[in-house]
Amino acid sequence: MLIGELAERAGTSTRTLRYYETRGLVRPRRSANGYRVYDEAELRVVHEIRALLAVGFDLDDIRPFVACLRAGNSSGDVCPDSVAVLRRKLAEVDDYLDRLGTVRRQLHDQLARAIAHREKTCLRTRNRPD
Amino acid sequence: MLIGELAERAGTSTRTLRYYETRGLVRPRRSANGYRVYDEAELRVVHEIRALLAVGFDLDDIRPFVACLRAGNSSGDVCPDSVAVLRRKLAEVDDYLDRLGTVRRQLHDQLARAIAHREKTCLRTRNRPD
DNA sequence: CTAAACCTTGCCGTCGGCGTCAACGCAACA
DNA sequence: TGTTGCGTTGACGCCGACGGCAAGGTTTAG
Repeated sequence: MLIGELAERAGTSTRTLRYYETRGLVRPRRSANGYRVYDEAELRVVHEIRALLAVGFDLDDIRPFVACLRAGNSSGDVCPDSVAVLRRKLAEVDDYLDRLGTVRRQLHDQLARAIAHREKTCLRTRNRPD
Repeated sequence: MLIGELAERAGTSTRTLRYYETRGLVRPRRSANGYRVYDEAELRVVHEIRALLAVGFDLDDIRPFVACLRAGNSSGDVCPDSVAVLRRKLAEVDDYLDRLGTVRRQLHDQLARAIAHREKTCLRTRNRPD
């Protein structure tokens, strides 16, 4: 399988696949003319990468999952390094959820106060002979 | 007040203040020698900017708040444009909270399954004469 | 023979909020 | 008068995951 086909089957671009390669996540063989040649397993790898990216992982975080797949596991999640990343990410998300909740409350209160203030001003304005 | 003093009183850097100026958020006078001169009100403005940045606003979002302050209001929140931004941001945060919640669930489940799988493997391994 | 449809490497552009020089001018003090 | 410590503009660097383009090589079909 050449890069164009893999890109299409994985729903991404050749540029992206070459980028993953520079980051050490995908390793194609090379044919005689220098073309990248991928086997079927790489499709799985690329899907894993895309899925984790979509969840908010960066490429460094994803590396253990790829290694886990490449080691022959049916899932990229089951290796200790992957589990460690999952734990860390879950903690990060929880943290972020907390802060975002705080921000939400701040915004909500701020909005409520601003609207209340505008109500008052509006009443004063309406009671004034304009 | 010169730029260094404002930077220190606002808890930021001169670079930052000059940047805000290029983005049209802060407008100092100039003294004869070309130095930026800020009046006291600008301290308030910079504080507003910093507070909103900390909440996750970008500089474009902040512009209405600064204009509101500059228009003589006691708070930057009370003008219609500011309220509109607050509403939009609140909606964005709610949206993000939703998605982040979904991600959290995904991560949690994924982690649970990975650990369960490791448990099984571990048992099999322990039961095998290694 | 040539065009089209692949492939290659390499390099610049993107976005935001600055940090970090460089190279210079101005002010004040010993 | 030299040093120190302000100020000025301008320009590049950063981060991350690519997009897009240039300038070439390869293969296949007509």
